[in-house]
Amino acid sequence: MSQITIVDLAETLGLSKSTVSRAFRDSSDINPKTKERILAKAEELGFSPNLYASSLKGNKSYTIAIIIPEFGNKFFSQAIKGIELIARSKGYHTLIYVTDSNVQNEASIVRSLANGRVDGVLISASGEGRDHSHLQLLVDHHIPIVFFDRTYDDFNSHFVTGNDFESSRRATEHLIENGCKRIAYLVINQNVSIGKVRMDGYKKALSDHGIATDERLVLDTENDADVNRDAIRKLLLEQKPDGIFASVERLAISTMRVASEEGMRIPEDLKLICFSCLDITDLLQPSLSVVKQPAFEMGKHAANFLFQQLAKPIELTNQLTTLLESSLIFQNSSKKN
Amino acid sequence: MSQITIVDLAETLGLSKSTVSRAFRDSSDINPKTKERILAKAEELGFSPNLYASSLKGNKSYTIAIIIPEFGNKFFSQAIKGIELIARSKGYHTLIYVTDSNVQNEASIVRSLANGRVDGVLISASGEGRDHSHLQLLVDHHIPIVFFDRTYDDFNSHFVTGNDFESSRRATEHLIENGCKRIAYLVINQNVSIGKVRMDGYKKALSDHGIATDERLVLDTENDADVNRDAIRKLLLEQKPDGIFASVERLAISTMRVASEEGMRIPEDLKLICFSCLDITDLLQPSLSVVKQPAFEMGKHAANFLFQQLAKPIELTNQLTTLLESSLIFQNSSKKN
DNA sequence: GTGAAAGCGCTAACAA
DNA sequence: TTGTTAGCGCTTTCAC
Repeated sequence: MSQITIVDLAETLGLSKSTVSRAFRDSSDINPKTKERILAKAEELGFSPNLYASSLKGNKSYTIAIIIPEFGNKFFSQAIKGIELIARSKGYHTLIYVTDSNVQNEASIVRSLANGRVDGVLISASGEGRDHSHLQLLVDHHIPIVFFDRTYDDFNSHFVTGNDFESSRRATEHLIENGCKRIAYLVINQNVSIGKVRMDGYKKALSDHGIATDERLVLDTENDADVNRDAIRKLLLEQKPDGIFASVERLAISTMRVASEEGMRIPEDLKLICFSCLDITDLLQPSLSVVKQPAFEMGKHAANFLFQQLAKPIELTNQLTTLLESSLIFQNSSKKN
Repeated sequence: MSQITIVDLAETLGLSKSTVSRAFRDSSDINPKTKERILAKAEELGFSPNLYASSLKGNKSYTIAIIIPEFGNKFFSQAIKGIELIARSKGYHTLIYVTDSNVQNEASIVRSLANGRVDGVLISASGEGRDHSHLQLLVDHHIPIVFFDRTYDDFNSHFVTGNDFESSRRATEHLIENGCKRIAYLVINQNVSIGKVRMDGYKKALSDHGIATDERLVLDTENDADVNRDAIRKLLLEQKPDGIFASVERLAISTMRVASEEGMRIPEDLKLICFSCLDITDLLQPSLSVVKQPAFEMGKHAANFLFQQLAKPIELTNQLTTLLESSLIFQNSSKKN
C-alpha cells in the first residue's frame, strides 16, 4: 500500500494539499507550471492518490463486475475479453466472478457487490432456482445490471444475446434438409433462457416441416458431465435419433465421444450441430457444424450499454433485448449421406 | 451506491455508530442480541458497510489482480478459474486484465494498481521489452507479486510454472523415438521465459540423441497469426522438417492447417506435438499429442502462495520457482509410421 | 491561483 | 457492553 500521501507531497513541495489534489483532477484551475512540478515530483516518488479516499469522497468506484456461470468454453473467454477491452478504454476496472452455475454462489457474489464495490454489473445468469431477489439488491442500490447470453425472465433489465431462436430454427432445418427425421435436442438446462429459446427455434423448424415434436427426443441435462454422458448414451441407444441439435458445445462433444464408443458414425448414422465458439471446429473429426455466436462483440456490446446506463440511467419497465447475429457454419458433422 | 450509512442505522436503532460498526466486525465484543437486532435491521434496509470507508481505514482492499497476456486458449481460462476459486474462498475479489502481450499495456495496468486498489498481483508476463521497471512500483508499494507460466528473468519474485524443461525434452525425445530426424521448434517469443526454457529442453533431447541443432529449424514467431502462418509455411516447404515441436497450441493449430493446405499428412509426412490445455485433442484429426500443463492447479497454487505472502511477507533475494508436473499425452499426430 | 477547513463513512482506541 | 472521539487520505467549497 502507498505510504506516501498527498500531504507528504505538499510538504516536500511547499504547497498545500488542496493544490496537490488539484494537480490530479483535470477540472480545477491550477497554474500549469505548478501542476507540472507536482506531477513530476509524484512520478519521482512513485506517488498516486489513494483510490479508497477518492472513492469515498466521490462515491464512485470505476469498477464493474462480470459474473459468469462457467469458464468451460471459448464463448465466455471471448466475451470477457470484449468487456475488459471496453472497460479499460473507459478507465474502468473489471472484477470477475464464476458462479459454477450455482444460484447460491451467484447470490452471495451479488451481495458482496452492493456495498459500493462496483458501479455496474454484467451477468450471465447461473440459470438455477426460482428466487432471484438477490438481484433486486443491486437495483435498490442503483447499480445498473446488463445480462448477456443468459437471463432470467422474471427480471426487468437489458439483455444482450444472439438471435438464438432464428439460429436454432435454421440449424434444425439444416438437419431436416440433410435428411434427418428424428432430431433430438440437448438442453443445457430448462430453466435458463437459452435452453428455452433455442428449444423454441428447434420446435418451430420441426413444425414448419410437418414433424411432430417427440418429447422423448428432448434431453434436459444437468451440471454433471458424467450424468449427462450416460443420459446421452441412453438417448442414442433407446430413441435412435438420426440428428442431434445441442444447445451448448460440451453436450455436442459428449455426443461425439459417446457415438464413437457406441460405433455410431457421424454424420452417416447421426448428424450433429451445436452452439459453439470454438475456433478449430474445422480440425475436428468430423469437422463440426456450429452456430457461432459473436462472443467478443456481445461482450463489447453489453459493456457499452452498461456504460451508457452509468452515464445516464434509464428505468426499464420490462426486459429490453438486443439480438446479435450469429453465423451458421455447416461442415461435415451434419453432411447429407 | 448505498445511500444509507452506519449513522442512519444507529439512529433508527437508538444506538451509537460504533456499536453498529461492531456488529459487522467479527472480533469486538458486543451483546449477541444487540448484534442480531442490528443485522436484522441492516438486512431489512438493505444496508451493508461502505467498502471504501472500511478500506480507507484498514488500508486493505481485499482485492487481487490477475494480469494475463492473452485469452486465446484454455490454459488461461483454467488458471483464472483456479485463482478466482481460491480468492473467493479467502473473501477476496479478483480483478482481471489482458495485456494483449504488449508490455506498454502491462505497464499502464500495473501503474493503475499501485494506488491501493489491490493487495497483491498474479501475473503472467507479456514477454515483450527489456524494461520491466513498472513492476518495481509494486515492490515499492509492498504489493506482493507472483508470476505464473511466464516470467521475466530480471525480476526477483515467486514463479509458478510447469516442469517445462523436462516436458519439452521428453516431447522432443518422443518425436525422435518415433523416427524424426529433422525436428523444428516453434517458439512463441524468444524473450519470454517459456520460449527459452522449452527450447532448452528441445535442444537437450537433440544433443542426447546425437542430433546437431540446426538454427534454421528454430522459428521465432510474433504476435500476428497471419505472419506466423506464412513463416510456418516457409519453414515446412524450405526446411522440410519431419517433426514439429510447438511451444504453444496456436502455433500447432496453424501448422495443422498449413500442412493440410500443402498436402502434407500428419503424422505420415510430419509429426506434431505441442503444449496445450485443450480438452478435446482426442477429437482432432489427427488426434493431437500434447504436453498438458496443470492449468487449474497452477492457478490455485499461485493464488495460495500469494495469500501466504499477504499473511506473512517474505523478502525474495532471487527468483523462487515452483515447478508443477505436466502430463504428456501421446496420440496420433506423433505416431510412428 | 492557492490555502484553510469541513467532511465522505467507517474503525478503533479510550472512556464510561 | 456501549458511547465518544479522533482520524484514514482525499475533494471541494469558500476565502484570500
